[in-house]
Amino acid sequence: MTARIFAERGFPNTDVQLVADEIGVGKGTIYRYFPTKRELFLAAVDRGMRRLRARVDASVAEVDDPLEQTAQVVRAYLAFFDANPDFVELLIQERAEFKDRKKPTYFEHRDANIGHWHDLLRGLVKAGRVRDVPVQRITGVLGDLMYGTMFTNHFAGRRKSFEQQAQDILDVVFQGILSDRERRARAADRRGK
Amino acid sequence: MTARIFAERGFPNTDVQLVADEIGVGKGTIYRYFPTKRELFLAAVDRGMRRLRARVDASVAEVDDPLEQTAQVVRAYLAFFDANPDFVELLIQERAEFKDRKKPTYFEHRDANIGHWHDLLRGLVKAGRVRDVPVQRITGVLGDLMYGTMFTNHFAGRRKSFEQQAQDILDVVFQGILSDRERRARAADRRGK
Amino acid sequence: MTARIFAERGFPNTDVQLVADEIGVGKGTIYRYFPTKRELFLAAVDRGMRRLRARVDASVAEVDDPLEQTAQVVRAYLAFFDANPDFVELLIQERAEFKDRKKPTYFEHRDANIGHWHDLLRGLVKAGRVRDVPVQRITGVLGDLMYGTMFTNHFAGRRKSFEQQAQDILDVVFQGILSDRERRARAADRRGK
Amino acid sequence: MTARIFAERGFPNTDVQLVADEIGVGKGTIYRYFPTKRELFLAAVDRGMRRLRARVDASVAEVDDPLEQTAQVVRAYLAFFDANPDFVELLIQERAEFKDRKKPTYFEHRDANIGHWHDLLRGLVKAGRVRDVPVQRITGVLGDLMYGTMFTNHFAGRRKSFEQQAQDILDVVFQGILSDRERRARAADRRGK
DNA sequence: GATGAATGAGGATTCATTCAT
DNA sequence: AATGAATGAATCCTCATTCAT
Repeated sequence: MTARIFAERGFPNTDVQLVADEIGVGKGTIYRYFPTKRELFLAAVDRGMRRLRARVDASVAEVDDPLEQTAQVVRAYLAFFDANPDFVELLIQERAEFKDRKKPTYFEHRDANIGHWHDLLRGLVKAGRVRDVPVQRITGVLGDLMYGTMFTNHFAGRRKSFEQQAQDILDVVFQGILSDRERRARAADRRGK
Repeated sequence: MTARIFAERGFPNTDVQLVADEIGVGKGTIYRYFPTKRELFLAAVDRGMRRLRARVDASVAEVDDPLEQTAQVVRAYLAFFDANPDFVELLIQERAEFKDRKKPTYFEHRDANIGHWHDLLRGLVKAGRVRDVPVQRITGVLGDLMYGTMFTNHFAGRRKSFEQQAQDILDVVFQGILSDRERRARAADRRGK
Repeated sequence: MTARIFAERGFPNTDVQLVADEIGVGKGTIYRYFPTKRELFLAAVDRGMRRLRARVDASVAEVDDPLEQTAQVVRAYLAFFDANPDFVELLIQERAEFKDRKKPTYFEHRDANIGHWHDLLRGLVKAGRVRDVPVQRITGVLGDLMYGTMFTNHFAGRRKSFEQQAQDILDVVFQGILSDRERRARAADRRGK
Repeated sequence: MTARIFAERGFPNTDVQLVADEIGVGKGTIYRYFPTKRELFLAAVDRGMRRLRARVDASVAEVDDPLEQTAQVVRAYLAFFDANPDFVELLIQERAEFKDRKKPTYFEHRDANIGHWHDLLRGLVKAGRVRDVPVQRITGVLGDLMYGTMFTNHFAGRRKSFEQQAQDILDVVFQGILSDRERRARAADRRGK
C-alpha cells in the first residue's frame, strides 16, 4: 500500500498526508510508528526485499539439482519484479534520495545471501559440471545481469515474457555465445601461448 | 560541471543558485538558457550519453575483428562510467524524478545504436564464430549485463578494476559457465529428446 | 484587519507573511483557510460589501417615507465609505489585479439589490411625487453618482463632511440645477416643437 | 500603443520587454527615454488625460450657449472614454499601484480646468438660467457623476449608448427627479419653516 | 544613440513535523 | 493511543534595471 503510493508518485511528490489518507489513519498516527518520512519509506523498501528473498528461497526449494536451483533463482527473481514493479521503483527512489545511506537495501539483502550460492557453485565445480573459474565471477556476473534486466524491463518496457527472458539469460550464461569451432580455436590458442 | 553538482547533491537538493555559483554566473543567466531546472538537468544527462557513445565508438574503431569489437564495447562502457561516476548518478536521478518522460535518455541513446550491432553479430553467426541464436538474445543479455554492472559498481562499490570486470563478463558470456562435460551431456540430452 | 493591510500596501506589495504576522498566526495557517493570496483578498472584499449592504439596509429601515428612504441610502453609503476608506482601496485593487473575474464584487452586490429600488421608485412615480421617467434612469444616474463620489472622496481628498455631500447630491438630483424660469422655458419649448 | 498593453495586462503583468517588443525597439532604448517602468506608465496616463482635455475643449468650442456647453462636456467626456477604454483601465491601475503619488493624474487635470467652469456657471446663475446655489456644488456633483459613470460603464459593461447616457444624466441633473407637485410642496415647506 | 545579455532581489506556495486535545 | 490544526523553513522562477559593446 505504502509502496504503491511512493512508487506511483515518487518520494518527493508523495505527501505523508497522502499515505495517511490511503491507509485511513491520521497523519499524526504515521508519526507514532515512523520517526520520519524517510523511515516510512525505507521500511517499505525493506519489506519488499524480504518478500523477494522469501519468494526466491521458496522457488529454489522446489528443485533438488543444484544447477537447476541456479536457474530457479533467475526465474523467481524476474517473476517477482514482474509481479511487483512498484519495488523496482522504490529501489530507484531509494538510491536517488538517500545517497548517503551506507549501502542500499537491495545490496544488503543480496550480500546476506551470497555465501550460500558460493558454496553451491563450488560443489558444482567440484562435481565437474561447471567450469573451474572463481565462483565470485559467476555470482557477480549473474547478479549484475539480473539486476540490469530488472531495471531495463521496468524502464524501457519488457518485450518478452519473463520466462522467455530467464531462458535467454540461462542459455547465454550456461552455454556462452561462441560457436564450438571458435571455442576450440580459442582453447588451442590458449594452449599455444 | 553541472553534472557534478547534480550528482553530488541529487536533483531535489540542488539549488539552481548553486549551479550558477559554481559556473560563476547569475541565477537569471541560467534561466536565459534553460527554461526550467528540469531542462538544465536533462541537458546534462544528454551530454553525458553523447559522450558515452563517442567514447564507445572511438574504442570500437581501434580494432578490426568483429568479435574483438564486441569486447571493446564492454571495456569502453565500463571504463567510461568508471571515469564518470557522476553520469551513473544522473541516470538514476532522471528516472526517479521524471518517471513521466516517455523514455529515459539512456535508452534513447541505446536504441539508436542497436541496429549496427545486430548486423555485426549476424555476420559472426554466418562466419560460424558465434552460435546460431537470435542476435537480439545476445545484445539483450549483454546490454542488461553491462547496465546492471554499471549500477552495481556505483551503488555497492566496485571490488575489482573495470578491466578485470570486463574480462570476467566476456569470459562468462563468450564461454558460458558449464564444463565441457556438462555441455556435452546437455547436447546429448537435447538430441535424445 | 486583513482589509487594512491590503488597503495600506496594495495587493502586490502585501506579503502574505505580513497578514499572518498581523493576525498573529503562521503563514501556513492562512493557506489552510484560503487556497491562494487572491482568495484571501477577495474574501476581504466580499466581507466589506456585505457590511456595506447591512449598513445601508439598517439605515433605510429607520424611516418610512420612500423618498426619504432614497435619501437615506445616499447618506448611509457615503457614511460607510467615509468610516471605512480601506474598502474603497480594496475595490480599486480588485479591479486592477483581477480584471478577468467575471464581475467585480461591488457590482455583484449592487445588482442583487437593484430590483427593490426600482419598485420603490415606481411607487413614487405612481404617487405623483417623482417625475414619470424610466426608473432605471434614476437608479443608474444616482448609482453612478454615489460610486463616483466615493472614489473622488478617496482619491482627491474630501473637502466637505459626508453629510454635507449627501445634501448636495440630493439637492441636485431632487431639484435639478435649472432655474424655474429656464425650466418653464424648456417645457414650453418642448411643447412648441 | 503603450497604453493598450498596460491596459490589457495590467501594470504588474506587463513586462517592459513586452512594451519594447510591441513598439519594435530594444528594451534598453525604453530606458533611455524613461528612467523607470513607473514613469513609462505615468507618461501614458498623462498623454491620455491631455487627449481627453483636448477632445472636451474642442467639443465645447462647437457651441455658444453656456448651458449647452455644459451638456457638451458630458457628451464629449463619455464619448472619449467610450472610444478609449484603455485609459479607464490606466486610471485604475495608476491608483492601485501608486497610492503614494500626491494626486492622481486625472484629478490634476480636472483641477487645472475647474475655474473656467465655475465662471461659466456663475454667469448662468446671474442670467437666471441656473438656480442660485454654490457653483462648486454643481461642478462637484456633475464631476463625480461623470467619473462614476465612466467607471461603471467600464467595469459593469454599459447597457446603453453613451449619447443616451449623456441625455439621461443631463435630464436628471438639469430637471431633477421630483415631480412639479412634490417640488412645490417642498418649496412651500421650506417657506413655512 | 541603440541594444540585449546578465543580474539577483523578491515572493507565493508547499509540506514535514510538532503537540495540544 | 490517535488526531489534525498550526507552523515556517525552504525553493523555483520572474523581471526591472544595468552596462558593455
